[in-house]
Amino acid sequence: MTTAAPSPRALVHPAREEIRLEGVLHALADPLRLLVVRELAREDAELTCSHFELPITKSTTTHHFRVLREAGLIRQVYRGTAKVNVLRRADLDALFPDLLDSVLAASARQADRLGQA
Amino acid sequence: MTTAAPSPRALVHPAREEIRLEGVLHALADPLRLLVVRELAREDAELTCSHFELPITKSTTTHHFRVLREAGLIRQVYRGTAKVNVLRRADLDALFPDLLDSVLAASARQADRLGQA
DNA sequence: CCACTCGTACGATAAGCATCGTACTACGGG
DNA sequence: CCCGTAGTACGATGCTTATCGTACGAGTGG
Repeated sequence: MTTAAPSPRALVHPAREEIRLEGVLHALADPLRLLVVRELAREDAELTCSHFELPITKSTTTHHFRVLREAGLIRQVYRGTAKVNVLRRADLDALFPDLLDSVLAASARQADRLGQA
Repeated sequence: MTTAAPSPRALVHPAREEIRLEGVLHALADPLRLLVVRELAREDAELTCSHFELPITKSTTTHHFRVLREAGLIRQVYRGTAKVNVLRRADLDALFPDLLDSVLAASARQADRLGQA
């Protein structure tokens, strides 16, 4: 399974049952990655990597998105030259109910408290 | 503040407002530390470090408990030669409502699913 | 006072990870 | 066909972290 189909450019994603809590927490423990997840959750849309204006180079951006994908937090597909990202909300909610929401709420709360984005 | 009082053996704890979400998530992302937190939450009691039978040496145990303390997850005080640990549930719940509970639930769920402790 | 237990401190080591730069591939448009 | 844009691959680097061993300090009980 996992979309073995047409494009030569396939991306490896863990199946729902393969997603591990430690991996998810580790992925979310990085400020930049948490920011990306927050944005994806807020927009609830497909966003390209380049949409995010992160204070890091392209290589590092690739790295962080890979961590998120391999942890099972996001799903990535190629669309032309771009790569679009979506939150795997259904999978995460099924595995760990309320976890994502409470992390997002905590993050928003803290950003608010510290007066930042 | 923060118990500056009698014992020469004082332990540094972050104040409630100093607790950072990234630090909390990072602390919880380690399997052993998550196990400790789970146990503390389950017993809801003061447990000594040596109560936990972790598959690591004493030095490493000290290290992990320090990470938990400095992240603001637990409070530690000396009681005789032993050191007792308690979850900082009130502080965490005040800062990040539902976060701890959903992580604990997620952990229990995953342990259940994988057929482990 | 001595021995024992609990935990710390410190140094070493090895692994992991965030970061970068440069060179490269894939796709789409003039 | 050539160029620009989006992202990857790979290697290097330096920081953080998990781990250990050994030596030590602080209490408790004989």
